[in-house]
Amino acid sequence: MLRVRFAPSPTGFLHVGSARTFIFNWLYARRNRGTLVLRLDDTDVERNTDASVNSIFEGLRWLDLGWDEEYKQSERLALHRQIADAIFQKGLAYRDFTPAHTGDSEKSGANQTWLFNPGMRELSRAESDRRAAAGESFALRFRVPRGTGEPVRFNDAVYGEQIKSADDIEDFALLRSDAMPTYHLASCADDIDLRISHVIRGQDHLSNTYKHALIFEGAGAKPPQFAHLPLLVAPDGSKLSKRRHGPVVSVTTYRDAGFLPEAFINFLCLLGWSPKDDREKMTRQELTDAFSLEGINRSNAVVNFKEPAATPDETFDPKALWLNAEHIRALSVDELSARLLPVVHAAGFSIAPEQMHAITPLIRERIKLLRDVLTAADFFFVDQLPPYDPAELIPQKGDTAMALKILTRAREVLAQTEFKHDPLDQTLRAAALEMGAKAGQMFQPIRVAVCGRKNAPPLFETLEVLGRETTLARIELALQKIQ
RNA sequence: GGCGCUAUCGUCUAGGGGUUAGGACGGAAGAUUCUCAAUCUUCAAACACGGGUUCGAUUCCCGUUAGCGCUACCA
Repeated sequence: MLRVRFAPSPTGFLHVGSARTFIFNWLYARRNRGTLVLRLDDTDVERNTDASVNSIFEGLRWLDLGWDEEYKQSERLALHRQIADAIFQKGLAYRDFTPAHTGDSEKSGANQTWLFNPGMRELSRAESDRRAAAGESFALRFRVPRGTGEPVRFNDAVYGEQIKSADDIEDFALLRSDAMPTYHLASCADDIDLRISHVIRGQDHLSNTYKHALIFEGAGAKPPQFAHLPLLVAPDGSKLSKRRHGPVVSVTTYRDAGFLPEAFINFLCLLGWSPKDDREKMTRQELTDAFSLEGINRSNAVVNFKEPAATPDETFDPKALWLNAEHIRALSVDELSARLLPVVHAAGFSIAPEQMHAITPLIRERIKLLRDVLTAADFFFVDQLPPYDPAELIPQKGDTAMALKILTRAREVLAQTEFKHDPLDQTLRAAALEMGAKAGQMFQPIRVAVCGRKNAPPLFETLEVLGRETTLARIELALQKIQ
């Protein structure tokens, strides 16, 4: 039975790199009818926060992918200690009574690799037991084979066969002096206990995996299949971090900007993985069907946002924006309308579902993010148009007099025309012809009068949705402005 | 410093001993159109560098350089 896990540590919001790891695990589980375990790796009591736990769940819920089982590492400490003890009893670990380092002072100027603590490593078992019994606190360290030139190895589904001399691996800690397990121990102990068959995680753990191989072996367990994912990095190549890059790395930023979860998932999948057949826009189902560990590449992928962003859109990778637009266009009017409505309501406009439904086809091709509805369809939502420059009412190659004439005539004909696309089309074109104006010259003043700007959806559809009353009132106001 | 991983257009990537090195985003130009979008067409844009191996390397090997990761009683 295939079992994978996503194991975030709740020390910050859910960031895009973690989201991608989750998605890949989900895809792999679904593709192979396996089980996805969500495990909160919360053994770092100092740094864990409830806010972070909430943020992670919030992000995962938005992704709308789900999982099958859920655990908290902090509730499984007995298991971790039991496995640590088993390793210790086999003589594969030793007690280190050296007081814990405070801060990272030991790193300053240190160009010598710390590998182990000879005094403690050689301590006799009797002496070690005596000091422990006397209540002296200690960390438990793995006794990595020394001087034997023995290699530690594991196979990675992405990076291939990995081999390292044990002489280059330090005696890492299993238990801290407060008896709390370290990440390495807790993670492996839980992977063993939860019968995880495949560990799919970020490449920052690739070199840690040698330690994990040692723990699995020490615990007498068969190691899972590992698959490390290339890292997601900022345009300058640095690791994505909250401190340096701010909200651009948080999943909720994408949600709040109006990304569709399916588009966001699609985007993340294309970072470090390829279906190898030139497909870009893919549905959740298509991704599931196409996903395989073989398609994962080995080099880091840049999330191409601008830093700093000159426009709000520059916060996002252009490809993410394009994919979102693609997914938006793939939605039916019903679906898109339903997703747009809460965005409009959240902005404080009260608009009926039927109205939204009528507006949706007019903007579907003009928005990249759901929030763009607020700028693309603003004139549908307000009673009073915000102020605009009356000069905008003047058509191409025309003057004020022409604008005046056109709007006056439009007011006349629109008072009688049926407010449907075809009649509006015929009437306004006829009016243009009769005045010796080009169609475009006729339409622009009306468009500006009604929308408050030159760039807007097609005119007849817009008028149809707006209705006669509003249209005439706005033309009236435009006439006042221009005089 | 030590150990490790990586290196194809600006970005995401396909490819692989002989190719006009393909696609996508973004950019530029044009077509279409009532504006803006959308759509369509075209263009510019890459195998990090140096040695091998080979008839032939962007592809295989080694080195250099660069980037990244690990080197915590963080995860």
